[in-house]
Amino acid sequence: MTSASSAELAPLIRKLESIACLSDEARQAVGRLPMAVRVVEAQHDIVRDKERPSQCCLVLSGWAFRYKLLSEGKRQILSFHVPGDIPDLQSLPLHVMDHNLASLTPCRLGFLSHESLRELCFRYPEVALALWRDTLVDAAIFREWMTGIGRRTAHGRIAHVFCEMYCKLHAVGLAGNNRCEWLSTQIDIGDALGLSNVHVNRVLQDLRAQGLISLQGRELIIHDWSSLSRLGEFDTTYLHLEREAAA
Amino acid sequence: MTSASSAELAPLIRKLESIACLSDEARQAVGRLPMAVRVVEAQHDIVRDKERPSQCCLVLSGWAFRYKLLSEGKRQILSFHVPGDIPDLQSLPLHVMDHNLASLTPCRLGFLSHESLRELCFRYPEVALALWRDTLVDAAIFREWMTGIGRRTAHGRIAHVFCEMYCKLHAVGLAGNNRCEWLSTQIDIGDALGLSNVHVNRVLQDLRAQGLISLQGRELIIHDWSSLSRLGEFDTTYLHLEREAAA
DNA sequence: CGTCGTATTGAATGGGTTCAAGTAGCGTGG
DNA sequence: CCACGCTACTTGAACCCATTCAATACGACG
Repeated sequence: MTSASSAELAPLIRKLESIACLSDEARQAVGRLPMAVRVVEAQHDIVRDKERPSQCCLVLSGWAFRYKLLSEGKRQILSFHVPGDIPDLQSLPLHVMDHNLASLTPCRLGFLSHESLRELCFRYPEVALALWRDTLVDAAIFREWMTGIGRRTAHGRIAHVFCEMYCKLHAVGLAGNNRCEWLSTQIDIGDALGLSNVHVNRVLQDLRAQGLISLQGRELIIHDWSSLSRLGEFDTTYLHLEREAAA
Repeated sequence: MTSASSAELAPLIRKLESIACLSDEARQAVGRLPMAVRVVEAQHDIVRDKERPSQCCLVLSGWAFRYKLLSEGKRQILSFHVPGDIPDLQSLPLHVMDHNLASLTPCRLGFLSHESLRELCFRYPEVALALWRDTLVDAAIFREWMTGIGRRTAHGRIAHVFCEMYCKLHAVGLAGNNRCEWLSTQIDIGDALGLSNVHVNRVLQDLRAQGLISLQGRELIIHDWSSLSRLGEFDTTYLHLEREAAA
C-alpha cells in the first residue's frame, strides 16, 4: 500500500471527461481526492458478494472484472474493466454488494473512501452527475450484453465484445490504429458471453480465418472494423461517449 | 392528457421508500411534482431508441417494458416495469435513448419534466440519491437477467423471473398471499429470457405439472415458493429492498 | 526441463429452436 | 347472438448450434 500522487488520478479524469463535461475546478477537485494505491496479483478478489464496502476501487492499470457464481461451479462474468473505471462505484449509493469484483490481470488499484467521494459530490454536483452517468453507462453495457447473450449468435457476441472493448480502451487512450491489448483468456470470454471455452475457441479461429481479427498473445488487431462491427451489430450509442472514438 | 392529482404520485413515493429513506419534506416535495397523466393502449411505444426526451415516464397502472430490436426481427426485452417505476429515468442524466420503452398492457402514465426533476434533485439531495439508487437497482436486475440468460437453464430463468416480479409487485403493494397479476404473454417471456415461445410454453407446463405455480388468465399463483426460488437460485439481495418482502 | 494452465481438436450428446399444424380464447361486427 | 378473425397457446417432429467429454499440443515460467 503506497500513497497516491495526483497524477495517478489522470485515468479517472480522462474517463469522466469521456462521458461528461467537467469545469476546471471540478477536475482539480477530483485530482485532489485522497487515494490509497495497492497492487494485486491476477485472479484476486477485490470485493465480494454481500460485503458492505466503505471505499471504491479505481483501476489504474490492468483489467478487472465483475462476476457471479452459480451452482455447479458455473460463473457469469458481468463486465470487464480497464484503467479509469470504478467497477464498484455502485457501492457508494447502495450498501450491499450483489456480486464479486476481482482482478483479471495483475492490477494497480486506487482506493477512494466513500466519505471523500460523498463530500466531493456534495461540493461539486457536476461530479455527482458524472458519477451517476458512469453507473448508467455501466448499466447500458449490461443491457447490450444481455441482448447479445439472449439473441445473438456466438459469432455476433464475440465480435461485439471486441468492438466494445476496443472503444472503451480507445476512450482512455489505450487503443488506436485498430490495435489494443487483450488480456482475458478464452475461458473468461466464454463466461462473459454465456459460451463454453471450446466454442469460443472455434469461433475465434473462424474470425481469424475470415481475416477479421488477429488475436495472439496479448494483442488484438481488428483488421476489418466494418465487417466485425456489422457481424456484432455494434452501434456505439450505448457507450454514451461524448467524443466519438474513431475506429 | 389530464392534469395530475397529488395522490397519483403515491406509487412513486412508495417505490422510492422501498429502496431509500425520505424525510417528510422530501416526500412532500415529490408529491408536489407537476405531472401530466396520459393513457396509452397496449403495445404502444412510449420512447424510442435514439430519441432525446425532455421528460421521464412514471408508470401509474399496467405494465411497461424496455426492449431492443435486432436484425431478422429478433427482439430482446430488457426489463418489465410496474406501477411506481420510472423506466426511462436514465434519460435525466444521460441524453440519448439506447433502447425503446413501450407499454405492455394498457397503461396510465405520468410524465415528469426533466426540468422539474432536476430542480427537485438540486433542492433535495436525498431525492437525487434515491433516484440514483433506483437506476442502480435497475442495473442490478440487468446483471441478474444476464446471469440467468448466460448460465441458467430455461426452467431456472423462468422460475427466477416469477420470483423477481412477485417481489417487485409486493414492494409496491400489488402482490401478496403468493398471488399477483401476470400480464405478459409467453412470447414476451421468451423475448425477455432469450427463449423461444414454444420452449417457454413447455417449461410452463412442466412447472405447473410439478405443482410449483399456476398461471392462467392474468393471475400467477406461486404454490411452492421455496422450491421455485431454489429452482431459480433466487436471492433478493440484488433488489436492494430496504424492507424485505415476505414471501 | 518439468509442470500447470490455456489453447486446440475430434466425436458424441443434448437443450432448445424451428417449422408446421391445430386449438382455444376473445373482441368485433353483421 | 353467432360467425369471423386475430392472437396466443399448444403439440409434434426434425434439426442444429453449442455443450460436454476426452485427449493432445502449446507455452510461459520456475
